Amino acid sequence: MLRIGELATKTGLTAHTIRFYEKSGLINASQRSESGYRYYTDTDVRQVEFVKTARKIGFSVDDVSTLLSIRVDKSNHTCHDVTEITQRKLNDVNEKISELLLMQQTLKILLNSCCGGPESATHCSIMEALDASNALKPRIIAE
Amino acid sequence: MLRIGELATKTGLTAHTIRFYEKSGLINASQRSESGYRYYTDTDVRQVEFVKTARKIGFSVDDVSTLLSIRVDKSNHTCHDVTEITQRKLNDVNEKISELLLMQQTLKILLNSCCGGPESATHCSIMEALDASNALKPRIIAE
DNA sequence: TATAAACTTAGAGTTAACTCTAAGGTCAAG
DNA sequence: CTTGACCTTAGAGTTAACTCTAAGTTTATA
Repeated sequence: MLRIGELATKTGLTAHTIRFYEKSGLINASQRSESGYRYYTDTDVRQVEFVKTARKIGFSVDDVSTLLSIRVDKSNHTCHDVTEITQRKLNDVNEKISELLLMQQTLKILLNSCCGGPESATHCSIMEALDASNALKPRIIAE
Repeated sequence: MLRIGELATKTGLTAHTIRFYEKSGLINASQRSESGYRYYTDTDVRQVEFVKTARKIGFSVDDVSTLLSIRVDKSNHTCHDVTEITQRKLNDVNEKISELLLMQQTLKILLNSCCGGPESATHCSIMEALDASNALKPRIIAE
């Protein structure tokens, strides 16, 4: 049986975060001492690690909550239930990647267009591009 | 001279957002009527569009503030000043992309490992992977 | 027994960039 | 002169996921 600080050390979370997860309904200490101290079993540790793993993959706390409710009652859920959450998350991630790739491309174009030297910014092509307000136009880049 | 609502329509921002940008120090109406209405000139419009463009590229409001201070005093700034901000932003974006690609890869592996069908989740390989807590181990994927 | 480390709770603070609300003033049209 | 659209301000709310604080209690150690 671990106390919250020990669990924190073991999982690499903070005690604060563990309490926050508890408040969010993700985890619960199997036992409390008379004085109210939380005590965690091996099963609890595994659940916290599940949460940590899922969070690291990118699932929201809300997603993790759903995944946990499946986890405790697997036989009443299907693989489809699980892949649906996963697919939705993948779609989110794909969308964010697309946005970031667009930014990346634009930033690269801007950087390539500017000398970056100690010259006065009076004719800086980055500033000009931002002013032209067509800096976002899709372009074909010759690599 | 445009009133804030007209400027909003013209730029695709909301009047709220324009006021927020003003409070953030990004823009200012060139004139106010006696009763306090903001009136914007063409120069103002260009500045708002500069802000919008920069924000869309991914620069933070803070970055935009810096870029604007360069913009109004180009001769006292260098191309290096501008590329530095741009490069920093690009580094941020690159880092975020890396994180997201890692998530994407993991999510894809998870999805590939699971049938996604109406079968009970009792032996769902996604759930097992999350439980195994090695779902995050780097792997080589055969495409 | 004294002290320090670890624990408890409720609740506030953080971050970024808006977004919205309340309560009221202004202006053009009919 | 009334109605409705538009404007003003200050300030609160939103979102996500923590992160921290304050004030007090418990436990282990010397």
